[in-house]
Amino acid sequence: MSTTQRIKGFADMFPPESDAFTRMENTGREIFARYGFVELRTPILEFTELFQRSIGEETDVVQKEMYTFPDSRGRLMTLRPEATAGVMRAYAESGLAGREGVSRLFSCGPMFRHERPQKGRLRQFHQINCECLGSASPFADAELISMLLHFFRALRLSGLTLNINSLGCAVCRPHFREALLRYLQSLDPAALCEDCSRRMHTNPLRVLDCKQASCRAVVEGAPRLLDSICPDCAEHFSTVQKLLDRQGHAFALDHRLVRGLDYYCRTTFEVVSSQIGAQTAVAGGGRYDGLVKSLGGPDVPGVGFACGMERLALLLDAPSPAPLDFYLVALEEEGGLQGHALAQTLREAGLRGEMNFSRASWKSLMRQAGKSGARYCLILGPDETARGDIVVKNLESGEQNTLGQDTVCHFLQTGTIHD
RNA sequence: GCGGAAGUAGCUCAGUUGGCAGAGCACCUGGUUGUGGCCCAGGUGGCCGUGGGUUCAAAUCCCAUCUUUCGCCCCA
Repeated sequence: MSTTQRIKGFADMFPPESDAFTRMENTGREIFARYGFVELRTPILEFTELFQRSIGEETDVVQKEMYTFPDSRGRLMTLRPEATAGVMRAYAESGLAGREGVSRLFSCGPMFRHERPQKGRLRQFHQINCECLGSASPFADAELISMLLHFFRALRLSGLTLNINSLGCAVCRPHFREALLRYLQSLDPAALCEDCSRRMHTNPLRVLDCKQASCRAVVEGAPRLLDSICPDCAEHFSTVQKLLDRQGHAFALDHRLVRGLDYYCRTTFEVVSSQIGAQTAVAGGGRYDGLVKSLGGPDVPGVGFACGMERLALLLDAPSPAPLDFYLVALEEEGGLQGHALAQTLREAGLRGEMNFSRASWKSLMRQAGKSGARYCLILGPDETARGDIVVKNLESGEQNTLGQDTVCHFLQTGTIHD
């Protein structure tokens, strides 16, 4: 195996995918700013302990998916598997958490999870994250979800479905968990699939999410979260739904929607697409009221989402790149000298263009010009350089004119010869 | 971590009783002394993923390995 090759699950990104990423980031920045979000950039590397404490020791992410290794002093470091923990850490550490008010934070960048790659899943992948900290109000939940849908609309995406659920809080969830466990244990042990028999003990809520037909049948008869959450949680969830309704957002209640990270409580949601392979979730998030406190910060509530950029990119139509304004064909030494200076002048005037570096034949250079997709070919041969002229050829129509070099810029900008 | 499929030219892929390495597209040159696209003619380009094995002979059969890909688990 060559050492000069990509690491498995780590991708190089060329256009159009790299263009799609730029577009997602720019669109996100613009939309989120309308809601008062500011950009936060946090480090990619954090102490392992941060993720263990925030995501949860028992989760798959922490148990088997993190890139963890010791630094030179033997402290365990981890490449972040998700963004929220780092954002919380920065929030608490900066002192923002101690101040009054609500903080709305947007961030994006690479995350790392050591999993088997497949469609829509890489070991280095990218997320756009938004976190709204400092408010326990259902208005915060609804605003965040509305903003996410706004973002998707701005990217002209369709065919997406919003699912929501409530997981209850620290008070009512344990009761539900026990009720569910009692129900599962009362069943014939063969009723559940192998995974769920195991999950029943590690994280019984995940059984609700199993895709196996047998388990789904079992789940139909199981107690439901929404029937057992406490009045405060029910009120909160009801308000979130009311707010989404008033804005005309369609959503589906999904009582099986259980997120895999321990810190979620109350509202959870995800946006799914059926067009991106087996991994259907494009974005997911929820409320995580105890998280900052569990990291040693003040008791500040929060709600946030993560949006998978690779998965989003699968849904974006490839934007056709803007064509070059000119391709300059320079012949012989003097053509190269004059052309180099002219091309620079044109670019500084805002035009986009390339020129040939090599001294090839006419035919070859004209072919280069044609392939470049430029609107105009500018030709500087011996005849033109001697007179200070330049040939301007419209590559689409084939029409061409000879102009003075000092008028080309105006022509390319306006399409007319006279000023 | 577990399972299926696949690795042959820059790209998409043909290539079985085991017998000289192929096509289309792309690229280069010419047909046209200084004019691209269409057309015509010619040309460059391959350790057939890698390492072993079987054989007179392996792209082809066997083993291992790496990579990609689609799923499972889980997540964005």
